[in-house]
Amino acid sequence: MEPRDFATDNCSIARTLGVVGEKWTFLVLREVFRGVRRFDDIQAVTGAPRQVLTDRLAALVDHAVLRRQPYREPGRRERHEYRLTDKGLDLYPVLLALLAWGDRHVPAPDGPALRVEHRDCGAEVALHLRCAAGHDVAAMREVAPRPGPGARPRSTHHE
Amino acid sequence: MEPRDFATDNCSIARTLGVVGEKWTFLVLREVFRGVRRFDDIQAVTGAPRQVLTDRLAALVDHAVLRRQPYREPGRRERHEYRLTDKGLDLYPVLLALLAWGDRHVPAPDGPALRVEHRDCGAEVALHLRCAAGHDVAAMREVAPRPGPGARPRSTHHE
DNA sequence: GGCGTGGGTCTGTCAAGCAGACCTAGCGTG
DNA sequence: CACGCTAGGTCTGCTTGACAGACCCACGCC
Repeated sequence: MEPRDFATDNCSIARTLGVVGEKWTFLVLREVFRGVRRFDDIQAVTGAPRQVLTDRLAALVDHAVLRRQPYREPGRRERHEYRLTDKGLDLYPVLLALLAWGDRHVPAPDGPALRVEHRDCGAEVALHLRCAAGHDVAAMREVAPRPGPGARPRSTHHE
Repeated sequence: MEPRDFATDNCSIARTLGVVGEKWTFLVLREVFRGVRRFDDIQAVTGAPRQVLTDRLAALVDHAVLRRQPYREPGRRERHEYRLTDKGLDLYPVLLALLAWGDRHVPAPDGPALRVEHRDCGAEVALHLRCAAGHDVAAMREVAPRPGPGARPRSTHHE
């Protein structure tokens, strides 16, 4: 079996995990989405070891999920902060999905620490499945996985 | 700062990652969702080291995401396979979110390997944001995070 | 010139990942 | 009965990564 660079195997999930699959990455992203953008703040709030944080941030910048944005507060030296790119912003559904699952299946004793609201009406926002024809998809039963154009056969099967 | 067991901190995302945040976990789940349920098959198809797979499966069973189901094919010894519990099935949106992001932002050269279709109409299924009042939420701009009942103050802020 | 600050790097330890060999219960075969 | 095959693991030893804690250093301020 070839080296199987788990990040580039023929599967979008695996490739995604190659970008955001490391242990602290999601926690870092969670903070950046919250507006925490500076190294020391992220470090303090996630508790990630500095070295690891350095690595993760560098990797995320490398993958264009974050970009380093120089800024300077008046009377201060130039600094930089980490901001989401469009590619990074598109990870929001992943975070929301993780959040929703956690709220539901590993709830905190005193209730969720975070509500995600619709800005206009204040109602809670959640993820839903819908097909391109506009039908709501209520249960997993209603969806079917099909091989796409890039599908390659896989040897192991049992059915 | 206390030990900060990253899995139990006051954040549903962190707690979720405590369950499914390990490197191979999502790949294992991907296979189980595809219907690959037996140790050796999962091992062959993900390429995960056996030891790691043993650990991950045990952890997932421990967290009630999977359950070990005994079965026996006629003339064969009793075996068991790994099946999703309801808790595990609820992870589907997470997988879909990862898949969608990968398809979009780290595409395979020859197109996605997997299409997820609505069983009835064949149209592609995707995740959408919607608020409890029924409004579609098109952009992240339209959502606002608010502290929930379990929110605890955090020291670090910059705004 | 000394100090505080942000954003790191260096070092040593210890846990985890990994490949590859080995093990074992039970069944069908001869 | 002895034999070998198979699923689902264990065991071993090496390499990699996580981690804590100390150190660093450029800059702007006083």
